[in-house]
Parts: sequence; structure tokens; C-alpha cells
Amino acid sequence: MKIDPNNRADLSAQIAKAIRDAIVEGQLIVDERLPSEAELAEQFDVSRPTVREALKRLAAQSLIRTQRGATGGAFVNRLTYPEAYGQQITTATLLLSMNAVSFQTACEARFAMERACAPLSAARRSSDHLASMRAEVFRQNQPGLSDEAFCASDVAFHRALVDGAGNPVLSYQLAGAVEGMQPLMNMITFTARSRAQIVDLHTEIADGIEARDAPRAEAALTRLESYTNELATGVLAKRKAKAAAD
Amino acid sequence: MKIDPNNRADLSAQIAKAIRDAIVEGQLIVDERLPSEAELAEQFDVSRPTVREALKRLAAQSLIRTQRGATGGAFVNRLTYPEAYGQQITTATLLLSMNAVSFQTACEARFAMERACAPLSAARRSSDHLASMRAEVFRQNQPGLSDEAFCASDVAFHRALVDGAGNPVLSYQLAGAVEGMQPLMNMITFTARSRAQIVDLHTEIADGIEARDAPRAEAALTRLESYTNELATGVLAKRKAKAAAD
DNA sequence: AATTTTCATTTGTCAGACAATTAAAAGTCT
DNA sequence: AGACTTTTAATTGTCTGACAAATGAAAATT
Repeated sequence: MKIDPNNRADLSAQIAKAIRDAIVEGQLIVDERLPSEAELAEQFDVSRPTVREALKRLAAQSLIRTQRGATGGAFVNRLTYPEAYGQQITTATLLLSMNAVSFQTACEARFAMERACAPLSAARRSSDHLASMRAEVFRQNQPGLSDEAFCASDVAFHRALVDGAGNPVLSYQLAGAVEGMQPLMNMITFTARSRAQIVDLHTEIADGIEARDAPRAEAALTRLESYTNELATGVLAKRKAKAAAD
Repeated sequence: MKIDPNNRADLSAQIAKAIRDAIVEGQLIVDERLPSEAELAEQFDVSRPTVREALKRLAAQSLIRTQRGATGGAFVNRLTYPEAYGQQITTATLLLSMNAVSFQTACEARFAMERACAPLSAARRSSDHLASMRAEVFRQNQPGLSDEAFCASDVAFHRALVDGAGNPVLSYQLAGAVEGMQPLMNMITFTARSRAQIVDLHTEIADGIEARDAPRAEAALTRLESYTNELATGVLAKRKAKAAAD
């Protein structure tokens, strides 16, 4: 791990990479303590601020955690699902917002993956998952609900659907796809009529999951995808027309 | 963005969060230059090393890039797909290796998502994608191929399948799922017999995609999932038996 | 024996300095 | 005037040395 070539450029990045590789390759195991900053500085033959910059890079990726005090130091962090969700969501959000990804492309990816969850969720969902889905549908039916709250409930509904599959890896993957799309979804202003339509489709999905009828849930998801795209197209067209008028 | 409470703990993390939020919320746009380190230090009322640690955190997430020199500085980085792939793969790899995710769980998630790609890939795949798939199958048939090379070719085959869907967001999501599983896949030693079986299934998948027959490709993917699980179960059982014998 | 105090270790932060890089500005020569 | 060279200023990258804050262990005290 101590390897550092004669390349004296980007030292902190090089050191971060060396330690990261050691973690990924299993040379440093979970909860193992790294040498102190002073020791690392000596090992790599750099100053302590340089080592610290490297450690902060790793901390940003949740690869290590640090603790002050006599028995403190930097420890290899067990990457938990919530931490991974967080990074996944940040990355997905930025990827979508910075790359002019069309709404349709993001939507297609999201619903394709959700449809992949449907058979598993239909087979395995607990009554808790079903209850969560029903509760969110109920909330979405409340008249006074703000657009933001409606969107948040939408995310929660789909989250319950995905979690029903009982596969944490799938849940982790979908978290990014679903939550990363929220800024795009928030662009759509939901009329009373569109809300009713969405609630109907959510109900149909929940019914399919309850009946353990995967094709029914998948078909409803497909219709929801079409309808979501339709709404988005309308909003974007209006926005374009308004921009042209100005 | 300049907000920093009286909380004088974890300053560099706080500053990183403030700048990250400004980027995510669009207050700082792509390619915009951040204030110089000295200016940031003054704004946040901290020292330059602290600012630098914050900037390194952001650099680790590919949110900014830095450039030296007179017109240099830190710039908001456009998060590209390759950068996002890389982070996705690192995160997925660690998540799987550190959390004792069962092979079956990871496998299920991966194939569920791949099956979701199959209809899109069957409809849209170009001749290039098909040629890549065929080329990888051909390589997998070569007798002298090492296990590592066989696994790498396997990844490339599935990558071509997913890319055939023509949806970069899906490709990005799948990259983590497929490549993150590689360490787990590498545990399996492929006998000549198992390779032949896998090549047959790959051929069947490619045939389905070529014929634009999604159900055929999906069925083959399902069989491949079963077979992969079967192989893994065998390897793990043997390993367990050996461990008990020692 | 229990409690308190002291102490050593480690991370977090700061101040100031110099090196390396880079582009623009200034100067110089043809 | 135009092309080339030199200088300069700005900025990041790194180093040195220092002190503050936290924290657990050891020592001292009751």
C-alpha cells in the first residue's frame, strides 16, 4: 500500500487511491484502524495536511470514519445501505440534472426497473408493505395535499413497492432511480384530474400486488409510465409555448 | 451558501455540505468557478487548509475539478456517465463485499434488472451491439481462456446487452449491479462443462435479441440466473465441506 | 476500592510560507 | 506592426510548526 511513484503530482489523490485500493482488495478490513495521520505522513513521505486531504476524500465516500482522542483515528467503515442510498441518490440526481437527460429516458429506466421488481414483490410482499402502499394512496387522495407532499408520497408508494421484493440490493439500486427523478417530477404540476388518474393507477398496482398478480401490476406500471410521459410532454410544450411568446 | 452556525465542529464537512447543496440546488451551475480558496476561507471564516479539506471531499465525489494557475480554481464539474459508472461500481462492490450479501440476493437483483432491459434491447439494439455480444460469445468458447478473462468477457457480454437498450440511465444503473458482482463471480471456478452451458445460454440470449424476441431472451436470462445460482451453491457447498474437514 | 486528576495520543484547526503552474501583461526584437 | 520572449500576478499544491479539543488510560488521591 505504501507504493507511491516518483510522481509528485496530486499526492493526496494518489494516497487516497492507495488506501481505497487496499480497502477494496480486502487488505484493510472493516473496523480496522488505519495508522495515525502522523504515521501515514511518514510512510508516504508527505506532510500531515496532505494525508488529511487524502483521508477527507475517503471520508466523503463513506470508506472511513474518524474519531478523536487517545484511542481514536481513522477506521475502515462498513458501508451501510442507508449510506449507499444517500450517495446513489446524490449521484443520480446530479447525473440527471446536469446531463440534459430527457424526462422520457429517465422515466423509461425507472419504470423498467420497477416492472422488474413487480413479480418479486407480488410473490413476497408482507402485509406491512401492502399497508404502506395503501396508506400512501389514501394520502394522495386528500384534497388539500400540496404538490410537494403528493410527490413525496408518490416516492414513498413506489419505495414500498420495491421494498416488497425483499431484495436490499434492488432497493438500493431503485432508490437512486426513483428519488433521483424527484426534481424532474417536481416540474410537473399536478391538476386534480391528473392526480385522480395517478391514484387510480396506484390503486390498480396495489391491487395487483395484493392479489399476487404480477402481470396486472406490470400492466398498471406500464400505463403509469405512459401517463407520466403524457403529463410531462404537456408541461414541457406549455413551457415552450410560453417561452416563445415572451 | 455562506451559512455556518456557531457549531465549530467538523467545519470542513459543513463547508462541503454547504457547497454541495448549492450545486445540487442549482445555485452553482456547471463550469462555474468557485471563489478561490483564500476567498472561501474568508467567507466561511476558517483557514485555508480547512477549505481545502472541504474541496477535496467534493472532488472525491466528482462534484468539482480544480486547475492550477492564474485562471485556475475550483469549477463545478459536469458529472459524466463514466464518472458516475466508476462511483457506482465502487459503491456496489463495497456494499456487496462488506455486508455479507448472499450470492443469490445479488444475482436476483442483477438478473431482474437485466430482464427489464431485454424488451428494450430487443427492440432497439443496433448491429454493433449484436456483433459485440457475438464476439464475446466467441471469445468465451476459446479453450485457453483464463477464468478471469472468461468473467471479464461475461461482463462485456451483459454490458452489450444492456447498452443495446439505448438508455444511458439504465446502463449506468446496471453497471454497478453487474460489475459490482464481479468479485463474487470470480469465486466460482468455471469447469469446461459449466462454460459450455453458459455459452449456450449466451447464444440463446443473443439469438433472442437478434430476432427481436424479448420473451425468448428473458427466458434464457432466467435459465442463466438459475444455472449461475446452481454453480454458486455447488462451489459454496464444496468450500464448506472442505472447511469442515480441516 | 472508588473516585478524581493527570497525562499521552490523536484528530481538528490555524497561520504563514514557499513551490509549481498557468495565462495574461509587458517588453523586445525583427 | 507583428511575432516572439520575458515578466508578473494569481491560484492551487505542499510543507512546517503550532495549539485546541476530545478521549481513554494511567496515576494519584480519598
